[in-house]
Amino acid sequence: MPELPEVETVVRELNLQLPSPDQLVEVELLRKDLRNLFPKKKIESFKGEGLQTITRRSKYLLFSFGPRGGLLSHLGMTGHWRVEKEPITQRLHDHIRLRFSSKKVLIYNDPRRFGFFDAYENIKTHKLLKDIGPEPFSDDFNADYLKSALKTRKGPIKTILMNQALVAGIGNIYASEILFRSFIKPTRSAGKITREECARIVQQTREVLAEAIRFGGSSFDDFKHVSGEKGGFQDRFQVYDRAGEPCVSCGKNVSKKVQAGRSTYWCSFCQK
DNA sequence: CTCCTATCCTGCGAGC
DNA sequence: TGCTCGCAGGATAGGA
Repeated sequence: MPELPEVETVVRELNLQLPSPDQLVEVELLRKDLRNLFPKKKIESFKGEGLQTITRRSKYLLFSFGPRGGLLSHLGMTGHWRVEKEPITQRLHDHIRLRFSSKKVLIYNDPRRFGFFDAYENIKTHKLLKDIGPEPFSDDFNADYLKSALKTRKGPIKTILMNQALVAGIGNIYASEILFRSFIKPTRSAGKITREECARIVQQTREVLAEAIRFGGSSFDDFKHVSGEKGGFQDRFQVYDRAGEPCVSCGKNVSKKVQAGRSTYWCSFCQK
């Protein structure tokens, strides 16, 4: 469930809670059957180096340990980082602990274990990052870019908006919200979206994501802040998870259908 | 190349 | 009350 606004919320909180730089002293892996093998040896090689800063690319968290790189973390559906101070408590589904010289411990908890990790050296060339499209808030994401990227695509616009190679960070929830605010039907063929409509998608993508960040992300399923607090944007969904409820704009019922295995919500009257 | 489906996993709520 | 079942959706492998 964590999409760009939720990951961004986590990144900002982690940076507030961890001193920088903080020297890594121990890497503890509590279970090995995560979605992929946690790069324990590689991360241990950063011992003695300080955690500099935590940034985000798409839905990935990047823990930088300096010029040699760092740890890349994807939260999957239910991944959650928290910060504790020694002595720490163990909770069900705690999988990884990173101990620092400040006595702070960064703990990764993930009930469904959809999250995954890798060590990175260069974020521009890493295999998980190199093919990701522009960040929604960057100048590279604009109407001309979107129009040309969609030109040859025949699939439905909603599914294609979730393709990370097109634009970074949009998942199932925000795809529905963006298209509602853009007045575009999610089933429209991507190649038939006009340039003017592309401009609306770009604009609404930025507005929805920025608003969601301002509200601390959405806790629709089980997203939690580093502090354990919930986000606030789920109360501001205009269509997502609102099937059968009145459209905030026209009052008619919000529709729902499954596209590429994911639930899509939209207003069949407001969206053309 | 493009698009779709199945897969991984646990927790929760609906239905009986 | 207690059980089963289906669904929630990140990315990706593999097939049409």
